[in-house]
Amino acid sequence: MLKPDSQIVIDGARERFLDAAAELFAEKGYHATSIRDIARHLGVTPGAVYAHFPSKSQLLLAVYEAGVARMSACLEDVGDADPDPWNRLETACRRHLETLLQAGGYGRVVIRVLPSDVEEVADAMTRLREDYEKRFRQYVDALDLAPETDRRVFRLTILGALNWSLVWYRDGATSPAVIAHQLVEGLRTGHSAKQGS
Amino acid sequence: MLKPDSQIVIDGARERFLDAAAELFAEKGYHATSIRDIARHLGVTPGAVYAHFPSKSQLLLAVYEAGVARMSACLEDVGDADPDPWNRLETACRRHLETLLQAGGYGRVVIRVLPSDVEEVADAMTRLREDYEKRFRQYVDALDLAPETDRRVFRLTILGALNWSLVWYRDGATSPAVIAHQLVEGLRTGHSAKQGS
Amino acid sequence: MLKPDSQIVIDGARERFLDAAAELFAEKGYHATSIRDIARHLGVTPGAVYAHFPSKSQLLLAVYEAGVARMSACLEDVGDADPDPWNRLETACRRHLETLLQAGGYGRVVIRVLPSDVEEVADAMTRLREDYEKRFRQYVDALDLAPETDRRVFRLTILGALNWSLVWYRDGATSPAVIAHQLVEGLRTGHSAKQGS
Amino acid sequence: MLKPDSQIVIDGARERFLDAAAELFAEKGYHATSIRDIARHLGVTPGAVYAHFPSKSQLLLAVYEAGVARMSACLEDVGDADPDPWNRLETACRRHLETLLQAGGYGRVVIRVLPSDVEEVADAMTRLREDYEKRFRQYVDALDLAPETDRRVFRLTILGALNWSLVWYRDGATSPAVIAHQLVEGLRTGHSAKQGS
DNA sequence: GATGAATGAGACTTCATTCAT
DNA sequence: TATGAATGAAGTCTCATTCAT
Repeated sequence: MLKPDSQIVIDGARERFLDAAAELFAEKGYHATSIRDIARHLGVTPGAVYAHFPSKSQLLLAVYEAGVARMSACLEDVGDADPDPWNRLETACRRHLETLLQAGGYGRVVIRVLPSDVEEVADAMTRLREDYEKRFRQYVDALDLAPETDRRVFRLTILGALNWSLVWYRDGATSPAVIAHQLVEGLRTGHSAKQGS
Repeated sequence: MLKPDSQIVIDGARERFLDAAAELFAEKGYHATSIRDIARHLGVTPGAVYAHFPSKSQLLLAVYEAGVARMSACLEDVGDADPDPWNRLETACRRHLETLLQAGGYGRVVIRVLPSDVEEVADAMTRLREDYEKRFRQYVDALDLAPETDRRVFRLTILGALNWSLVWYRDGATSPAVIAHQLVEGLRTGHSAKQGS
Repeated sequence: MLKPDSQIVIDGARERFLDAAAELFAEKGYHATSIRDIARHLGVTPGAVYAHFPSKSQLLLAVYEAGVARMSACLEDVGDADPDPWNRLETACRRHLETLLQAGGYGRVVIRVLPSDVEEVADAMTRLREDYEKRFRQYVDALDLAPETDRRVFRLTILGALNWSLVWYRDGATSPAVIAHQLVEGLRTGHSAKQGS
Repeated sequence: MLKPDSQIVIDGARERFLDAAAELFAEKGYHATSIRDIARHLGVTPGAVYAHFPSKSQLLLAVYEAGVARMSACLEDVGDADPDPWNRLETACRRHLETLLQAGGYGRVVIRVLPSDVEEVADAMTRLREDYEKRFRQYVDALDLAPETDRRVFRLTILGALNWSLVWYRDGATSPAVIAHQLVEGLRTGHSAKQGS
């Protein structure tokens, strides 16, 4: 009872390292970010990192885990909101985008850093990634799609369309909500100009 | 008649370096690929690279240029084939995918390596990227879209859907033609199961 | 009382690097001295140098600063000793020579390494050099010279005569005191054999 | 009899390499000048140098020899001009300065590059240097100096005063003639303001 | 926890030099 | 004579990591 929320607060210092690493890995990628960069960002010595993480790759993995956790959490109560599966997909897409592009870098790391970038933890990363995709998948599976649609390709193209925003998205222009709406609405009914209009 | 194709082969050595660099940059990314890796791949010394390229970043730029050239070339005669703009877009998407995923890595480098990865040549890379996107854009602009569709977002989500294949595409499963067809056809008429079917 | 001279020793490691660099830069020049040479001299790895200095040129600059400081310090109380300005110049010249040729290399570096040798820190080096020359200059300015004497040329030829000793001076033959005396006495009254002798 | 002046003209190409090397060695020093620099200066390939010189150090030696030859030649007919030995010394000093500072770098190389800079040809360089100093020495030996003057130190301080001009001399300010005159006249009769003036 | 100093490996790059052409 | 391509050694510097303090 003394430290009831120790699992949440845990360790302020560790969090600070995670935050800094998330930001830099997201910004520059794994290989272009050095332990020194991260330490400098916090005004500490590179050695300080090793008081909390045994290696650079494990630090990445920790960031990655936190990132996937946030992505997963953002899909938590999507299902309850609306009975229409297309609407639920749209909400999922919007949340995915919002979390992905959110300040802090946790989301971006999950998309930007590929498992193959870091052999030592590649398997763990792949597993985490798949966990998330499975969660996302249910929103696609719930759709009543035309029978000729390959659901796997459908899902991957949606995720691609969303994730690629990492490359071009800049704050202020088009909001995640608008993007998600146009994407999903388009996929549902098509974009071609309606006849007679 | 002695050297009938000397104009094509020209400078075989430089090409070999480009090919090796393209493959490795595509596979592992810019920062995770060392000059040593590239040299070893060709059975030469790291110094040999510098007989052809003044620096690693310039080598990347050369690969990038060749990559963009290939991507651009693949769109060359798309317009002539079909009067229907949606069909032309589908062809463009298929060609984009095919070239992107083609063996050799030139296409993959263009998508995988971001301008911000390599400050020294970031501007040149961005310009090349934009050149290509401009070329792709005409196929979107030619469409008769519903008025509420944001053409920029529309274009970027398509490119994202295509480019993201880099992450998940594996030979043998679904062909670029199928992917392109499903994507474009879906965007045209929607994926939702037709009423009454 | 525990660490009475901690203010003097401060950072013994840095000093050791400076000493080694001073000796080698003085002996072989800047470009012919490698970081490896310096490290080997101390029995450490080249990388260890970079724990104390951010680059070879900054290491040189630090040595140069220490060298100029020593040269400047050696002129500190020249003025008090003797009211005769020629005598003061002689003392200054002797001290200049002594410090220049002193074991350790700090003085020699200041003369041997030219600002133009190291573009990155050339300006700082030039400024330091001029600081010292200004200090030396007062001993020339105090002289009652024949009006036709160009004081600038006078000063520079003296410094040249002194500095060039770097090239030919070997311990044991002629002492700095003797050299300084002959130089200054000659410049005062001339070397030609006195008539009637 | 076929090539009567082959020893003079010899080989236009060789000369061009010497000229370029002289200029660059004089400007940047031996170690900071690469074979590439020299080749680039002439618009040729590094390999081309090796058609004329077996190594960088031999190229330096050739430049050095040419430099010493010019320095020696400039003293050739000094003795004939004037019966007064102080005047002859002044002429020698002026010629020394003029040749040293002359465009082209041959003179400057002789002073700037030290034998110890290039072990492989250090002995040859030292011998050449001594040859020249011997030649210069006669103008000092011919003087009627005060008996207490150490002639060696006297000579070396003069040479130092002259050679150091390499560091500070800039065209247009004070001419070699003026410098030589002030230096030698000062050494003869002294610089102190004459009594009664 | 964190630092300061160091390591050993490896990064990119340049160098003098060679040699077939 | 000169080139183009390459080598092997060495250059400066950065990296992840360790460890006594």
